[in-house]
Amino acid sequence: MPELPEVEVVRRGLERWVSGRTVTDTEVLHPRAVRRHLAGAADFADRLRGVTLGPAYRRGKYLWLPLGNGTSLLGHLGMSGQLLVQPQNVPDEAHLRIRVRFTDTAAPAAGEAGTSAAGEAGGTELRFVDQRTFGGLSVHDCVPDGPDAAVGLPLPLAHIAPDPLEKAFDEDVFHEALRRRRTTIKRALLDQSLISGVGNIYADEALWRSKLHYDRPTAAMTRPRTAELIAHIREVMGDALAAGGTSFDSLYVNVNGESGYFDRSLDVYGREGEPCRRCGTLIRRRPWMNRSSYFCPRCQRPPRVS
DNA sequence: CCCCTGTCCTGCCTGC
DNA sequence: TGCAGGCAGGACAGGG
Repeated sequence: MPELPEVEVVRRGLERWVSGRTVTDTEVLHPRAVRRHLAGAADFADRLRGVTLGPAYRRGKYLWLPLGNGTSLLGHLGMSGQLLVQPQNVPDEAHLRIRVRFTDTAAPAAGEAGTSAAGEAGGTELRFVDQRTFGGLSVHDCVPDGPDAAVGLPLPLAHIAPDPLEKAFDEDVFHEALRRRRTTIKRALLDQSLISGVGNIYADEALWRSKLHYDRPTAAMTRPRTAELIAHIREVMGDALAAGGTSFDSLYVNVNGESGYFDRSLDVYGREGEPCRRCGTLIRRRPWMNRSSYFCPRCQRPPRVS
């Protein structure tokens, strides 16, 4: 599943291969992939026809491209989504859900399939592929004013907090919001209105690095503890980005950033029964919110009242 | 208003 | 061999 660093790789790929191109037509092959576009698949295609896509932006795991008319194209990869830039003659993927064609995507001359592309990205189309259809694309009005308006932030993202890699992320604001909540630290890390872009895996990784148990009450967080936790989240994300951030570089590669490297750099997630890399104690797994939490029982002491 | 649970979806893996 | 069931996960609707 794409974590924030992989989504950032996708953003870079979109910016390089898709931004600046003008849409001719859009094909929705599975209605669920546009379910967040409430007006339906036909309207979705109508709103994209003829527009030129702006720069690619990201907040947390959301991606968007302004359309220059007060609306933006919004995307989320969900659990299994990919955005691919493919030559037209490549056969459809098994789980192709949406296809976007561009004005520079020349149809191959009859009987002459596979001719060379006119421009660098010419001859390619954008494909949204998603096995489990948790992700999707949609078009929305942008927020009307403020700094978010300048980047065409889609209205549905107005309540999403900045992610820790953004300049706009304010550690003091986050800490105060954390202290106001009556909940536990891992729940808070997964709450998109407090901090975005942290999924189950990176939450466990950052908590392990910070020696914090997932069930610690947020009310017990001190300013230095919060600072340390944020620093560790940035580290985990930064390491992954450094490792996988170059895989978008070649054309025709999927911009999804799947590199396989990401999994290997994990310290606790998925390591039940294996020794903690700090103290050697065996890592444990606990069922948690219909998911799992991995932790070191020695480095990450549970709170007194759980 | 705040917090928490259930739900969406499909392929892979395990165990009977 | 085949099938049932568990698991994975982000985001959000709706319940308490």
